[in-house]
Amino acid sequence: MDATPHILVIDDQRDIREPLGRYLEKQGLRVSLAAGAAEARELMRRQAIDLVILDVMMPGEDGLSLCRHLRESANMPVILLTAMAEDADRIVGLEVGADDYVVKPFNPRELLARVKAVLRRATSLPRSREAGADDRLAFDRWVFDLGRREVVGADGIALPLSAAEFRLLSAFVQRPRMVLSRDQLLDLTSGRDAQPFDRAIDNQISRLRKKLETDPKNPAIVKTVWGGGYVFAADVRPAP
Amino acid sequence: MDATPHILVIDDQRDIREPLGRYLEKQGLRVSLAAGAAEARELMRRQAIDLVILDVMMPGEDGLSLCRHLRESANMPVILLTAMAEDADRIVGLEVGADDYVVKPFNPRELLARVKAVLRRATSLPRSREAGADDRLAFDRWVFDLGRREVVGADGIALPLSAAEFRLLSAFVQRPRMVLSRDQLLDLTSGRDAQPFDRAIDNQISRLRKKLETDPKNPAIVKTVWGGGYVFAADVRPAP
DNA sequence: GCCCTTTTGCGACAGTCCGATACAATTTTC
DNA sequence: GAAAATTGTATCGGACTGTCGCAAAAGGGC
Repeated sequence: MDATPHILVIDDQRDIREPLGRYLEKQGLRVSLAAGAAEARELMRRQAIDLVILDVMMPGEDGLSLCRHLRESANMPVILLTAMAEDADRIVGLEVGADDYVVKPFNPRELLARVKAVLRRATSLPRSREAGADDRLAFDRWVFDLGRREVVGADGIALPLSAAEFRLLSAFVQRPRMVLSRDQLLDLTSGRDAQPFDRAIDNQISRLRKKLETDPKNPAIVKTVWGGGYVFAADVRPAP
Repeated sequence: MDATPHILVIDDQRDIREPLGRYLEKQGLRVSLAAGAAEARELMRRQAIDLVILDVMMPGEDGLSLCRHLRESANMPVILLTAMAEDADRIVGLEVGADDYVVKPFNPRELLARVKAVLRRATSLPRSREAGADDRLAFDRWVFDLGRREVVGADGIALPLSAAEFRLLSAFVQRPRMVLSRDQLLDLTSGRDAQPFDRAIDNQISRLRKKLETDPKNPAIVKTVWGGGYVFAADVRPAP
């Protein structure tokens, strides 16, 4: 972390948001507060945020969809606040890929510890800090647009990706030339653990290849490592 | 993670350390054991360790300071074993930089799940720039692309390599003109020890020759050293 | 050179892993 | 709430890899 980490607390309840903000500031963090998703987006457009603490139960735009957007478009670290532990497991694991969660009512010291833990893990990851997240990466004959969730071909025609395909391609594009096991890919895309004979990833790979590869029978972009997993074998370079 | 992950268990209590080691080995992991911090440091000097399981409550050098040292100096993944579930312990554990913790008495299956989760995340962090992974090396009439996992012939046509062939060729190309025994090759390619009459390498060599050599009966690239093993006999030079 | 032992080459085979299709379950959209 | 799209599961055929076995080659003693 170059300076003091900047935390954004998003909670519609003032009596949670503000004391929590004061506590985190007292612990040496920079803090911004937002009462809703819209306000949060506006804030993030103007400021570099390192981590978001987000109450999932908010009126208006669902906290979950905001979380998903943050994770997918900007790879922003997120800690969820939730009322029930069972929900939290499901949410963190299956749906949105938050980095951690804390159940309300929470112990501030524990929340702080989790913030630090997540920041430590997150700082080794490259991250597009701008809320616009209009990063574009080029590989093979494609341009991958993280903000618009699509790949654009050489002819300029956009190829729409489904949510799972987007998450899979995101995971790959950020880790070119690394062999990723099925377990890792499942964790990166769905946050869940593999079942004994889980072939879900194989299928997603197959579908992604059908869309991206010139010759899906002889893949040149996503290659299979027999007994090991898959590799993104193409060069990845930033696109204007 | 070249092959099976190597776990180091550090606990002064033999009746925890040894059963746990056996359990993890039975689950397919390589395991080393240490009774204290000094022994652990010595072990790590000689072996490549992928993850440490550490009991925080040990006499002598404090487990926590060892943990901090591991995290800071080597960025080693660490799972703590702790006696008490109190918040304080968790916080200290997380602040000290452990990746996870398990409260004693623990369920071995849960510990295994956490080991796998931590390894998964540790090995799926995007690399900054791993040496060699992007290199292209030329030998004979071939160009070997480590990143794309293929060899390209003089005609520019890529020759697909299977996973085992790729690992074998990688081992050779990084050690040209060195005689490598079957044991060494097996360790380099599969990370396993040879069985009494293990001929797996012979076969892979044969298959690799069929793909690379002009005249597989008179190999010019991978030569046999009778009674010794094999040598990569071609010049290796960087390719643009 | 000849014979014997040791070592290596390689075709054949079986177990495991993977690709693709079909289909069922789930989620999203209208 | 039904239709459509997306996503997970089952299954079959093909590819990869280790083991086996036998023939060929290399080395050593004579």
